[in-house]
Amino acid sequence: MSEARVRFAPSPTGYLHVGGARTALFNFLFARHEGGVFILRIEDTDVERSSAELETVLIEDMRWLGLDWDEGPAGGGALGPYRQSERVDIYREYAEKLVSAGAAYPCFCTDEELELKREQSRRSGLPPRYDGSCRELSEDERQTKRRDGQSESIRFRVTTEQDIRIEDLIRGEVVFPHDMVGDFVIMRSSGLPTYNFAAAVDDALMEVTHVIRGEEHLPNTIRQLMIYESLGFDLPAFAHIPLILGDDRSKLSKRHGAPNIKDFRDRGYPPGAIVNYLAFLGWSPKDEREMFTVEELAGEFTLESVASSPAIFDETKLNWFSAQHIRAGGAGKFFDEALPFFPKELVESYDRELLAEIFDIVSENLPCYSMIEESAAAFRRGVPSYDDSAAEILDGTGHLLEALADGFGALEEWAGARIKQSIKETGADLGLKGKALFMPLRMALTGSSHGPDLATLIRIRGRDDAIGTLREAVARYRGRNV
RNA sequence: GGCCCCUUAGUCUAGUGGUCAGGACGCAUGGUUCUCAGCCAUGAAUCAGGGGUUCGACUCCCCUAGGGGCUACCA
Repeated sequence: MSEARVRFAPSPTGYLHVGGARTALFNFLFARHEGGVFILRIEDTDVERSSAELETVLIEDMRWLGLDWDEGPAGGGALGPYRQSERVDIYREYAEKLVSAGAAYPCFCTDEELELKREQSRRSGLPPRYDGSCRELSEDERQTKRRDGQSESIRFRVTTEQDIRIEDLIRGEVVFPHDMVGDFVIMRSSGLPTYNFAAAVDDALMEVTHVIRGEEHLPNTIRQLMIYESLGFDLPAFAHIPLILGDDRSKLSKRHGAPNIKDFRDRGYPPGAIVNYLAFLGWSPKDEREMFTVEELAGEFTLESVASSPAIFDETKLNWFSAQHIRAGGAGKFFDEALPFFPKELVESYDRELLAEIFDIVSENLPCYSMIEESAAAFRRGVPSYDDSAAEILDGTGHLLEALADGFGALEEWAGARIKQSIKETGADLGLKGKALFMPLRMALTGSSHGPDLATLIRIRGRDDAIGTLREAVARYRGRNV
């Protein structure tokens, strides 16, 4: 029983965002590092906001990131089911156990009453705790209320009289005053458990040894501790990891359009890059390396080197990580997953080998595949459209472009070095070199003043396209003052 | 309002009493180049503030300030 068991327990109420993904990642890395078990548990007790579709996307996102779980829905494991909506009998059983032991009791207060009381205590500057109206109801009183059809929830009876200490692996000892919480609901009147109850029961039953979760759960831990204790469960270790904040320094939330994993997937980021970047939000290795595979991260990861202060999500840096990954892997590693992002025009006019070459060229600086269209624009065959600045450069260059085309036509071997040589020779004949020579050529071919190496570009576009495009460009400019 | 957490450049971080406070993104400059990118080199930029403790504080303690989280029959 020394095996580490951790879990990621999301609720399917929105797309998996970078904060949740990072929590999942840390759990995953910890499990892999320790040779333990990673559990995925779906917390779908909030029926209003949860949905099966979102759960499907969540699972896709997890798989896409490579965060495979050992136990979970659609994944096996002996301590399931792993979806809370399928465990309500279990929660009910334990809740009843607590009621018969006197550690919990039925409560008949309505939402309105509770809201009113909360408001009152807020106004008088007191912590809004439950006032205990239903705490000491006699069995007769309860039966009467039941007969009246009053809805009934179950409340945990808080009896703690000492301050509550949480030994947190990241923060050290955190102490909460004992009178901070009042009796809290564990089973809603709908028959479904609340988060704190379900989480504590499940973590215990699933034999979770380390609860690694976002810092926002730190204050909740005291309630869960009480549940553990009253049910006689062994305590897990807790590690509350710092939050990931948005630009505005507030907690990333689904509601405010937090950056989510599906979005990055759709935009064509390699999952390994996302994982690499996310790992560095709140964690750092012993040395100064930056580029890691998931396996390498798992090898290095420890909770001790997790920071305790929150981090701001920075897409610019993610882009850098991603561009690094793509450049390092090149077409050899990423071409297949990048192919669907190529514009149709390119896919139709080049064979696979040339497309891979194009990918290698644009992957020098490519944060995500959806930017291929823009980066590879110069490889579109045929005459591009020219704007005013192009016209300025092209004016009066007709004979140069003609000569260049002739030079390409005369080449025996269609190779980059030969093409470059040909351009220079043509230039020498006309007394042109450098920018005056290359820029009109680049403009005529691509309609842009910058782009990939010209000789390579021309080689890839092919002799027919190079010559044809140049001649057509000249023809188009013939009417002007050549 | 109450409770708790956090505080090194714009951002991510290293640092655990004595360091020129290190690295990375971004930014700027120069080099390479037809151009962009890349690469190389260089540079600007940081210990929130105030008290202690100490021979000596970024590092330990206290206070203040700022930020964040929680305070639900959401998670």
